[in-house]
Amino acid sequence: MLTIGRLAAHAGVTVRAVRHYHQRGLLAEPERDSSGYRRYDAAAVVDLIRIKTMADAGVPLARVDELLHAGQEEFADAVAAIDADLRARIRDLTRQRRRIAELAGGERLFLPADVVAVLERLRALGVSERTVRVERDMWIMMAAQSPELLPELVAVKNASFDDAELMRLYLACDEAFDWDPGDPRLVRLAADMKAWAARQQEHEDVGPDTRALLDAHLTASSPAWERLMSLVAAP
Amino acid sequence: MLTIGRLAAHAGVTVRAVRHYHQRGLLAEPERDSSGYRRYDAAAVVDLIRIKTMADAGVPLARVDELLHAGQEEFADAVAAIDADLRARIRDLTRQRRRIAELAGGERLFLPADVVAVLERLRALGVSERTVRVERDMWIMMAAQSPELLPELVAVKNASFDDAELMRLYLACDEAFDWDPGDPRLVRLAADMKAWAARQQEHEDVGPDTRALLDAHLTASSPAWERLMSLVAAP
DNA sequence: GTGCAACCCTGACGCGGGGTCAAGGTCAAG
DNA sequence: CTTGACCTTGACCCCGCGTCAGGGTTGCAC
Repeated sequence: MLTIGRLAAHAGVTVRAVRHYHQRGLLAEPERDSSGYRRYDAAAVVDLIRIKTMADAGVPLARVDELLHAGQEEFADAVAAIDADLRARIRDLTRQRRRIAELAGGERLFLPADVVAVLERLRALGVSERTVRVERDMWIMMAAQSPELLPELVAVKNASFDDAELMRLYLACDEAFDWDPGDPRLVRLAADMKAWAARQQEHEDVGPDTRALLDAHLTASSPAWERLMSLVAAP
Repeated sequence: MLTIGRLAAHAGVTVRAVRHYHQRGLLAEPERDSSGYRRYDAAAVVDLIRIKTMADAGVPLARVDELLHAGQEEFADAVAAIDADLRARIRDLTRQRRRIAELAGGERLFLPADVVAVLERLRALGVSERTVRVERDMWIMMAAQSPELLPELVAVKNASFDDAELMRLYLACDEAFDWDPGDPRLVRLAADMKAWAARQQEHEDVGPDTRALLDAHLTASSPAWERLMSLVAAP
């Protein structure tokens, strides 16, 4: 007769696991001796080994019992299902590995390389780090909301670097970041921006939802910018 | 200003997840409006997307915060550690897939093919299914306790099929299974077994622990066998 | 006899990443 | 005024055990 510890040792599992299997109904509760200890016979070792073998093979405990008493065909079906599940989990983990590799390569910016390049061009232009961060945040939002549009947006942005007037406006906005919202220079800047916008043909890339989000972010970044946005939006 | 639902939608996560991130301290709790609703700004969207990106890449939530504020080097180290963990988990799952494939191939016997073949030989010899099952259980125990000895044990067993006297004894034991323990034929059988054993050289293959377990199993299978064992063990 | 280590018992919490009620308060539209 | 879609907190659930906590038992040495 075996105690639970010796049973567990024979099967290569922990005592806690044996009790867990009892609780799940996988392994029958044996007789108790006078002091309440469980007493096992050799057949229990075999039962336990079979359970352990299943568990080690990735069979969910909930299905172990069913499988132990299944016929050939059900058994094969169940095994196929479990294997499919294991494959799916491996696939998920593999995807995660790809993602984390991208993260590591993305220089902690959580952005694809071409967007990082855009931000570099802005820095090279003389834009302040503060504004670059706001721009980065907007790219993060755009990437999350319309990843399929991202390449196009990057292309448009890169093309915009050749628009000297736009670049002048961009740098002016950068400087305007911490002006007083009542500063009269904002009115002129807004007028210049409206004039520039009037010469552009419309290309509504991101959805209105995303647009609102981006605007909200700009607005919240600086009181001067908030004023600027309202001036530009006014008729 | 965004409600929690709209924030979650913008980042592509569930409302429950956002609240969970608050609870874990990953995402700062925002202001509440007059009725207690959380009110988010666009910056929260960026924060949330960064968290989600990490989580999707398999970063444990407990390390997300640390990583968001880590420097280049720590970041790289942490990413390497996480990737190693992902690889380990993939390896474990792959091992499970191999194991379950073996299970499926093993005809639900949880035993390697050569042992299955031994059992087949016994059946062919005319041994009852009942006894084959006892034998199978003993192989399961031996396989679990000393897997490294298994090939040798199988070889010895296969060789034993050529020992005509042993086979006669084996079949006699099979028949004796449900004799009355007081049956006088058991005494003769035990004597024959002792005589056979005396002619054999010792080869103590499995450990004494396993030996005791196997004996216990035989003893528990049939009262007649229990008697037989005690007769053989007696001086 | 007594001390001590090594067992055994039940019960309960913890992990990770949230899902899923429950029981109510709030808001916008018709 | 109602309806349905939101929001709030709180609590339990999943899986496969690990790990206490707070006891009782056994066996061996002194």
